[in-house]
Amino acid sequence: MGQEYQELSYHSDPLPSLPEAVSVGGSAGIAAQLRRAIVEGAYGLNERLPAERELANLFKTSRGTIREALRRLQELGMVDRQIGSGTFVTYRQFSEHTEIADVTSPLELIEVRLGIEPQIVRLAVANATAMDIERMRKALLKVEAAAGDPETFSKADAEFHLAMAECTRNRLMVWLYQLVNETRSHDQWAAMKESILVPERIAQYNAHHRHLYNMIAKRNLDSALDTIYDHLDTARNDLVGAVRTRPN
Amino acid sequence: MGQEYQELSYHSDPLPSLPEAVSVGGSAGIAAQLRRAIVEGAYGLNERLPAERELANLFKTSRGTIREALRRLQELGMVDRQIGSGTFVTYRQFSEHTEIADVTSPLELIEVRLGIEPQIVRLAVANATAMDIERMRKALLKVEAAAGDPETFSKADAEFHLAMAECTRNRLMVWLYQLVNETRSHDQWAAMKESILVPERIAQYNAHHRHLYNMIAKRNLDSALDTIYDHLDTARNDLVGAVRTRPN
DNA sequence: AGTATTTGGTATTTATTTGGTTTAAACCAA
DNA sequence: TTGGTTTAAACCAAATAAATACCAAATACT
Repeated sequence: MGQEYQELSYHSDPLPSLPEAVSVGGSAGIAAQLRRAIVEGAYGLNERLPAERELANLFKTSRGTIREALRRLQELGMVDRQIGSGTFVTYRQFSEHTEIADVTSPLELIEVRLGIEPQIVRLAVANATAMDIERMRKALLKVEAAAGDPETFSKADAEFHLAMAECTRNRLMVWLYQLVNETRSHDQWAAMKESILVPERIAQYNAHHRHLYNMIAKRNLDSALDTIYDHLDTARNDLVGAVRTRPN
Repeated sequence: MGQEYQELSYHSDPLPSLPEAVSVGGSAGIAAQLRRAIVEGAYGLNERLPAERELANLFKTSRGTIREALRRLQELGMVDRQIGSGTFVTYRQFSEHTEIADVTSPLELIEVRLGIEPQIVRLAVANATAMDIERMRKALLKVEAAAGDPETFSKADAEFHLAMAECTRNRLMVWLYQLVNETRSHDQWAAMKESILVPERIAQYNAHHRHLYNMIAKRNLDSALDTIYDHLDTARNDLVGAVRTRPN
């Protein structure tokens, strides 16, 4: 039972090797073809493969053989299967590994935000129009309404900060902050969200948000700056706490 | 439907597999189509999508399926929905940095640098390694050697500031600063260089550079911060002077 | 100001799709 | 024989899709 896996996993990485040498019949051959189709990008990440019965027709074989082939792909960690839904690709192309978000640590992100966001506050206080303030208010209501769920709160929080960035009326600043936000929303942080975003912490963040909105609307630069520094310091301390293995 | 693939069965040696074209189907496929339409600009920011019942007719499917597809788009943060009003696009299209450079004014650029570079100085003082300092020293010598020609000085100046960014040991910061630098080197500023970068101004900038290098090497944060603010203030004032139509 | 329409939100029921499992029969190579 | 593989058929459980009705918020119209 183990022999066929060696054949698959050994020459696995980039090249299709030569499957014909092994008399490409049966489930092993079908598994090899499907694997090759996936690594070559015929089926992208999270895309659905044809249903088992469909594949059986396509390959002119029985469903049992298809199932055996898919079982091997599943053991290789290339696909995930869900009853009633289908078989989905979990294999990541190598090119998708090189994103900045993947090599950015939470502390690095906070360091960058500590540079950009206070400046955003300064420019927002100086340049925000009534329309900008109104957009910010809507974003504030949205993030406050999302206080119950860490996931939606996280998205709404990003939108609020982006609305604040738009108050600067500086397109380069908005563009840069969008890039920061993209890094921020990368799924690398998913696990951390759960442990950090407890209700009381969300409440504290939202108090910061509301005060930021009020101070920008009132053009109170000093108080707004105090708040954004407080906000980011809190976030930084939370991150350090979240990665700490032992309490102090 | 499977008939066409008969001769492509798995016996054939040369890449027989053509099981493609299943990605579309059900709510997942509809979500993918709508997502593509949005990112390709068919529906712009804040624009309204057709109503659910309309989409159900268009896609020849049930409203429930449409809702499921829209729910996925909402989870991706691409769309926002309001009762009685409709579904609206919240996805912001990224323009390439070449385009961003075209719509960025010199003052906007300085405003962004005023946020980022002081933070770079703080992190550089804290994190720079001996190797980083050495790279910075070489960049300093290069920019000082280029004092004679505004064009080469401008390039060497950008390299010096990038070397400083690399002292932060923060990859996200370096990446962002590279993007800022690209905006900076856009030929939009070519005309301005000639009028601003007179020899005495270059000398002043280089004095800033040398002092920045020394203070970072000596880990003197306060003096380094004073210098970078001085540096950027000088640049801002030069820009305002350059775009001023009448002398004061 | 009040009414009617449109729109997204919710719920329910039924049908279809899809992977998971079992059983039985046939075939092949060691 | 023995063990392994393939084919075939039937059924199960979970997820999705479809059809329908009704609600609530926002908007348009009178």
